[in-house]
Amino acid sequence: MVNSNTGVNLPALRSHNAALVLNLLRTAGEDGVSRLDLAERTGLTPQAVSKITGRLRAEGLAVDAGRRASTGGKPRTVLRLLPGAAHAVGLHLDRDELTAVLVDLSGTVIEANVVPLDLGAGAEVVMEVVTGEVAALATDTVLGVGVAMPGPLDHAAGVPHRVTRFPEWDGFPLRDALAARLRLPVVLDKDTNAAALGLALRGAGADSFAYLHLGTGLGAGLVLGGALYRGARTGAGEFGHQTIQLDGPVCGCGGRGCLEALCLAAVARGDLAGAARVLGAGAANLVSLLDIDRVLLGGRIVTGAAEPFVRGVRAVLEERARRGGEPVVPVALAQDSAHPVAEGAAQLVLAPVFGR
Amino acid sequence: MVNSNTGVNLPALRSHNAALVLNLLRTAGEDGVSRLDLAERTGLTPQAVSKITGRLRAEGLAVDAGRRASTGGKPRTVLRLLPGAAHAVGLHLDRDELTAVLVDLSGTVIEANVVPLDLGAGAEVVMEVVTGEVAALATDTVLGVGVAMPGPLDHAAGVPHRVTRFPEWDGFPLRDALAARLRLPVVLDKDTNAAALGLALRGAGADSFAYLHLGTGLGAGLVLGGALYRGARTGAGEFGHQTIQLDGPVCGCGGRGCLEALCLAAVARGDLAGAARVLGAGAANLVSLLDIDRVLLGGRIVTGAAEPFVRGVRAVLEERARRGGEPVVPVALAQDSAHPVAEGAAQLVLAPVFGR
DNA sequence: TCACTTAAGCAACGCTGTTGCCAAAGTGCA
DNA sequence: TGCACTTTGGCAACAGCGTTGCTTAAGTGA
Repeated sequence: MVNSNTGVNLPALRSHNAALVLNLLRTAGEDGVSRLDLAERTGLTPQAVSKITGRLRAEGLAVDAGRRASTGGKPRTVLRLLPGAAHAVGLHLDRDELTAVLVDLSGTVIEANVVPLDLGAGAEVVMEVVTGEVAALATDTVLGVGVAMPGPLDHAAGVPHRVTRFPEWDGFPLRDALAARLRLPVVLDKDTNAAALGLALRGAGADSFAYLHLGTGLGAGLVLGGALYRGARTGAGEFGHQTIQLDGPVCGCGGRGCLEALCLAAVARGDLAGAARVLGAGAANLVSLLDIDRVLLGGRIVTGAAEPFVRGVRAVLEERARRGGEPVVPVALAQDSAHPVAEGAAQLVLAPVFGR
Repeated sequence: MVNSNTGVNLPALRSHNAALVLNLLRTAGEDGVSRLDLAERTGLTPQAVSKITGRLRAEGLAVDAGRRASTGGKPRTVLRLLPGAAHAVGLHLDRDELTAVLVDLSGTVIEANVVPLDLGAGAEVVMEVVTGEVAALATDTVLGVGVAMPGPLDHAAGVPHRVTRFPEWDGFPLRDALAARLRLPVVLDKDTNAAALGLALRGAGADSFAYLHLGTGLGAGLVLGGALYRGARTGAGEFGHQTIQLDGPVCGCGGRGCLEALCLAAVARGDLAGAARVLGAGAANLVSLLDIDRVLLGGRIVTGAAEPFVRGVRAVLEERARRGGEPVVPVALAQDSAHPVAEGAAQLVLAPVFGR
């Protein structure tokens, strides 16, 4: 109940606690959690947990799943999330293809389809393709559709801004148009944010981390304090055009010495170690400024040559930690799922169910 | 009720809503707010607000304060915070002096004292001076003592780390030692964080902003989404050693091309415009990454030559906004109070009362 | 004067998590 | 095998939250 600007009444309290319990069930996965564990981890009384889990079982969201070994008394009954109780559709609108996935409550992919798509073909064509793909996936347990696309965009309003190379999307009310067409709730967000959310919910092993994505461009998704950080106008995570070399080479954005320009230039001339060093410097800036737990790397260029990138970025962060006498912030490759962005997009819909 | 990892019960709900109402009363200041305004802004029903304000009046935290003009019916009764109902002590432990202030609930300074202090004189001597100063200020309505000092430090544990030039503080359990001695709750935080919190509560005109402090060093306090952002290990805001010039001049920290080194070097050679340009580049990086609403500047060097700094930083941010076709993020001098850090330190104690 | 409007509290209510208690289901020793 | 003990977890009663329904207070305007 931290940092809310609105009053809270009993229904809100109830759903908050229910979401909390659901999230713990989700985290536990197949293993399940006992009621007393839930009580301890929520701070609620065992009796309150019994009531809450009773409701969740009645709604078909949770089930009993065996029992733990006894510790001298009645053994604990274990509860488990029923993943099939609800689903979400995740869409990744990329520049040249559309990925659509259906996931269940646990985040498991039930079905995935990839079709060609020209993001520049105009809203009407794109909406048509999207509608078809969603129709092919949607069941009556689908809670909504999450849509991820290249930024910048306005998450709160559900409106893309000037997508690089496809400026015609600027201002098109994509979320509302899709919601009306699909008759389902729709959530729109940046591809990097979706990927970061997916990582956070799959258990990135950190409460705060930065996901750095080096593909056609360089972007970041920030998870701070367990929640995706979007910023005041939901434009946070613009990482590629951080100045890291005052008066450096001119970048496509018009600035000079941008991280993205330097990084891609190094990649272009085959200097992966140099690219990693530049990326590492940017990562070190992030770590210092935001005091995050972890740095995760992803994107086409990184996955194509994971080892030099992970090692190069790690070296810069270790050097930084050594200087400051601070613990080293670990760097790792973002554990890949088959369609990280589309799955993260689906999590845009599921996250609120778990209070995230 | 966003982003809490603990369960919520009725007492917690009650204090949350009460804090929310208190915060609105605080924001309104002398003018006061009507019950119906409170209801609208909290989302609670008018009857709930009546009950809550009734309790606050019974506790002596709020009082009736006249009425608004009628709009065709019974005029609204206006409520006002009773600032003298509680107080807090704020301490600024600087390298060469100690500032101690007593503030009331509204943040108004009741009394302020500045005495010489050698931060390197050892914990025992410092504690002795602090105890004396707090005793001189404390009344029986004091809720606690907020302590601000140069970082880095661990806010959660209340333990300083390696304070530049005074490494002997590393690991000393300052918060607990002071709390035991003063028999009052104590909160410890970085000076830049305290200053930023003070600005946030005095109404910085923004929900998210960065306070950049250029004094003997360069630091930042981040307020994101209305709350002070401290990061995973409460070390966030390390702004001075952001790399902004790859392979640039060596900095005292051992790194190269740090913002602080470049900025201070420019100041040292009298090139304020150059310093402002460097600071602006760092600010632009912050704005892009975190999508904040506002940049506030402070610190001895900036206040000594406000105009060139504000203009220089603003120029860089305007240029950036122009390139991206985005709204310009305003830059301003942090509106100075007499003792910004000490007053902010006091707010470390008061902020929880208002749910911040 | 009187109809109307707006504000705000009293009383009853539904629902929350909590407390007190008890039954269920184990362990372990005699 | 029996019994004391431990641990789990639900039933029932309860205090207390915001909400709903309604009444009273306090204005405006014809």
